[in-house]
Amino acid sequence: MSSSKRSIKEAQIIDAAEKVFSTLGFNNTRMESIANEIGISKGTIYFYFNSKENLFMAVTHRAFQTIIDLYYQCVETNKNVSGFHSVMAIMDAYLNFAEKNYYYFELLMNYMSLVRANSEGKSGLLRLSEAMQESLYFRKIQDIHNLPLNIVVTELQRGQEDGSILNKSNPVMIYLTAWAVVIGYTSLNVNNNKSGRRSIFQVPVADWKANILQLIRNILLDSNAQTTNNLALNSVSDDI
Amino acid sequence: MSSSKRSIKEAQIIDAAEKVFSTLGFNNTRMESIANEIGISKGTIYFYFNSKENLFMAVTHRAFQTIIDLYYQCVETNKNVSGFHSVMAIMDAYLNFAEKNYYYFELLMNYMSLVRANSEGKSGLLRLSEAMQESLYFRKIQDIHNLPLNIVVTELQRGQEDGSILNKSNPVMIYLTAWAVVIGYTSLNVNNNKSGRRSIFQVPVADWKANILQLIRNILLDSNAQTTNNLALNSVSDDI
Amino acid sequence: MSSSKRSIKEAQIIDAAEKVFSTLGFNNTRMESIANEIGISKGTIYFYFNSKENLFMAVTHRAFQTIIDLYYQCVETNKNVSGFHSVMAIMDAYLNFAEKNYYYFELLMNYMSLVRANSEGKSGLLRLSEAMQESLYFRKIQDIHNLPLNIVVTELQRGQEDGSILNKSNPVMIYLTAWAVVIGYTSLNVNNNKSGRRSIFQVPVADWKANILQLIRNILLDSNAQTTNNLALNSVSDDI
Amino acid sequence: MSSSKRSIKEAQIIDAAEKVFSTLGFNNTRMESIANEIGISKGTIYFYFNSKENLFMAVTHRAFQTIIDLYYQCVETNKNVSGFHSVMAIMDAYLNFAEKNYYYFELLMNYMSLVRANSEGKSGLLRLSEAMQESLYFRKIQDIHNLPLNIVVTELQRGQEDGSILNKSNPVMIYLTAWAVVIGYTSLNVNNNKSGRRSIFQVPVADWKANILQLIRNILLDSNAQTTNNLALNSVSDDI
DNA sequence: GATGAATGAGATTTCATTCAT
DNA sequence: AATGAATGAAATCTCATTCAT
Repeated sequence: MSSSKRSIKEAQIIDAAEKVFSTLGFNNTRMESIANEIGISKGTIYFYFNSKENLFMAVTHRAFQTIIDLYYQCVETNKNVSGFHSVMAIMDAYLNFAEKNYYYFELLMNYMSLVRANSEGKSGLLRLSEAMQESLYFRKIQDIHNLPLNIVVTELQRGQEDGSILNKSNPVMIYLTAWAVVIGYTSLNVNNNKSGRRSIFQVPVADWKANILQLIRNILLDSNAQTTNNLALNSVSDDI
Repeated sequence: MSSSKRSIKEAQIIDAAEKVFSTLGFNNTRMESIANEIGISKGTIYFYFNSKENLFMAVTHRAFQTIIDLYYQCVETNKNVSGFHSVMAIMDAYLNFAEKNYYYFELLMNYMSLVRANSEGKSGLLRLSEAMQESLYFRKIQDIHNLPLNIVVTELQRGQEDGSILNKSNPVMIYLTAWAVVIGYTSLNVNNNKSGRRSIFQVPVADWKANILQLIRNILLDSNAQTTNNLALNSVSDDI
Repeated sequence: MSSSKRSIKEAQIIDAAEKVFSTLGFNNTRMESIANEIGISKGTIYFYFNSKENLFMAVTHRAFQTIIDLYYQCVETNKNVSGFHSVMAIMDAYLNFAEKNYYYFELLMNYMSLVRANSEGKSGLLRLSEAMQESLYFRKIQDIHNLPLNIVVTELQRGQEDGSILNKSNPVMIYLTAWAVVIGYTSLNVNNNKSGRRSIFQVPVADWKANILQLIRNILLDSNAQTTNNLALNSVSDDI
Repeated sequence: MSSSKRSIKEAQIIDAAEKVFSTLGFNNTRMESIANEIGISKGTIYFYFNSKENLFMAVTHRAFQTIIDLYYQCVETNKNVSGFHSVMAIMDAYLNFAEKNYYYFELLMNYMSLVRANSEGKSGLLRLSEAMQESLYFRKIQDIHNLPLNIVVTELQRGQEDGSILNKSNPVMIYLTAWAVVIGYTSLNVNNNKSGRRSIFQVPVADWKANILQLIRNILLDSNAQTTNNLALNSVSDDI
């Protein structure tokens, strides 16, 4: 089997895993369900991925990759317009994306909680077990998990420099605040579009989303924002 | 055993369950760990609670109760000042509370995801099984799960009426937006204070939190906000 | 269940385990077979013993205990006669015992190979895995594994002192040599009596055994044996 | 592929199998480890050998061959000196060989236990399954497994006839007794030289070995030994 | 009311073996 | 001849739940 054939098979398995994990959650998913999903045997999954946790990380890795690609596309598309437009495009893209791929959002949040919980008592969905740390995909994610932050922060700086972003705070601070809004909106919106609902608490989702985007716009354009923190950006990447 | 004695025992068990669930998560928690925590037997837990899921719902119920009490206290304390102050007090109280009791936040989010996921494919931590729906505590939560929303919306309306809240949008919309900010901040802050960190991505948490509160203030005071939606509030409670 | 009831159950399980392990060997034995043997469930075995390896060690522990008891009995019975008679009684007793309980012999040999192999590359039937080292019974064996040696060496010294044992070599050396004979005989005799055979290579087993005992007698009475090694006996016990 | 090419490949595989089996034991060895050892695929091993058990038997066969060759060499070298010298040379050679190739000893012992256990309950490392009995190498071993006995017995008879061996017992009996000593010593010495230790229970191995050889010498020279058994030697070969 | 021994349905994972290429 | 992807039958171990005492 050629390398590309192998990749195709791996992708198929990740497809199936994503489908079942997203429906049942990590713990309630049986490896056999994933295998049945594409008509292969459990053994085959273990041939390509060594453990359930590694497979889960493979799915998470794909989620990261997808988001990162989305961000890069926005940056590329908006490289000739202002940083403000670029950042807004990213935020908008993310919002739209998360609506249709809510599970990716959950994977990202879960991964970050996993990594942060690392230091002291294990918590959350997964424990950072030995098996976990032996996971190839876990290591692959570690190499890219700061890219989303870095991409947005870069565009925020560009916007501050080209004058399109009036908020002069530390761009990391701006990112964190804007991202909080995005994440909060997405969390609350969970399963809302999934279930095909057009409203939450009878508020039309479209209106609410417009509100959220306006809020982010306000954050970027808030010329009164304080500029308390002046950390060196180049040290950010090591500190998730 | 008198009713009060029973309540005390139940409370002890919920204490222990909360402690273990919050450390290990639902799936990784064994009933025996909870029993050991207070030196009783597994059988005793089953005497008071009928299933692991019901016990989990009991813990969730307590979380709801605690949050609701917190909200009522804020309302009571601020009944003589403006609605704006009351809402800000609630938001601030919640932020402080969630920092120290992050698990309660998770329980709330999990419950809401559970309930929303009801319609189609089961998802999340728990499956809404038959056993689940027979859970006494699950039904008890259903009776109160809309109170947090209702309390805040009431205060928002009061603020709009007394002129302290300039945003004239549908108060549910304001709530959703402000709550998105709160939830997003809290989610990102997970395990951050738990691990005793003072900064996230090298941004001081105190600064960031001040930013977040300022953002909520801006939302309430935004006189340009649109007033698209005019739903009847009395129909809210059935539609989480 | 009282402590004694627990002991009885444990003993039943060890009985069953001994039976199956001795027939199929460690690797070919399934926990379910042991459970079926006494009509209980697999879970029950795990309730009393935490792992297959621990159960195996429990069986081994019993083997050690049985042998040690046998030795003590010989010592007690022969405390008023010469050391020579005591040692011969032990050897004879062991030979008879091993004929009927060959599996105990295998367990002892296996354990010792396990412990010795510890230092470098893992080898043999069992690996000294983490699970192994967490085994309660493994630790219990470690406390007694030198007793057989110590008992015999003590009697050998008594024999040298009372003049009944003419071989003046280091008693550990005498023990090793005599024990080699015993072990060799027992190994070759494996499954011989088990299959009810009365001869090996058409040599009557009784004659051969008489020969072996005569050989051991010769070792003890060999006044020409060199006395090369004069190690301190009190340091023996730490070095299996 | 020519026959000789085939032999070379087979030998390579047996080399690798011997290496891994001797380190990990039969059950803990994976076919893939053996394949990796020489950079071939699992399928190739199955092309040359039909099953794991057959491969194991091939390794065992080589062990028998090696020992037998060693014995023949001793006989050839000592054909012009007394039978006593020839037998002592064989014993010494075996002792030295087993020290460096302990695993061969284990294979031999395992095989004999396998064959003897045949009649009743299966025991030991391998089960004498149908697959096993179909093993080409298993049959090949059966053709030669009595040679070691026969060679030594022949030399013993020569020694009795030339007067160099004073023990007039049935040579099979002498062989069994001497072999018991050799096997016992070798068993106890397991992993001792492997781990490069120079002493066991603080007794220098060299001294102990000298003792053992002296013991064997005594057996051969014991003119008091009884001559109970007079079996016909030609019937030996069918009765392992 | 409380206990904890017992259950048994699964869940993950392993690996000898096969077979299409 | 050789490969290595695929299989599937185990095997160990877990744990929510039950129930006799």
